[in-house]
Amino acid sequence: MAYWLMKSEPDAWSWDQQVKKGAKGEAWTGVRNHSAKLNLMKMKQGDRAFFYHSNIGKEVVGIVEIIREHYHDPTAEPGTPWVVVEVKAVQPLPNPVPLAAIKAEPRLAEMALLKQSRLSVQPVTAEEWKLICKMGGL
DNA sequence: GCCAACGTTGGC
DNA sequence: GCCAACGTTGGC
Repeated sequence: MAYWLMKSEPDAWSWDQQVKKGAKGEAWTGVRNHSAKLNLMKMKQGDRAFFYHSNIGKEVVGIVEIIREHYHDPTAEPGTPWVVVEVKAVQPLPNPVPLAAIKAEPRLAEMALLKQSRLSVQPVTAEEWKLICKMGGL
């Protein structure tokens, strides 16, 4: 199983909204960057991803699971290369992990979140995953 | 194919 | 509100 991190501005799509969708989940729409798209296309059913609130909060708030692999983004024009996956909320982090805490942890210095701050869908290593879960109280 | 101009993201 | 990083566009 692979691990990922997906960013959303809570004004546009928040963790609470994701939780309300329950087991049905929701399509992750709106990715318009090729690097992020390639990551979406690598995702397999059953992979897990951190749900990160950008701009407001700036923290990892929960864990989602990929429940449907990539298909064409219905919010994009036909013929464009943009894709979505569907994700469902698995569980919140008891203590959301803020960006400042990630920056303060030397073992997380190589995260794409810090190195490529604008990439909205990014891979996370198993080590980074475990550490952030622990920091979040899981 | 290069590069300046411009737009967007996202932290501060 | 500002600005750095970075992706995209368009002229040459």
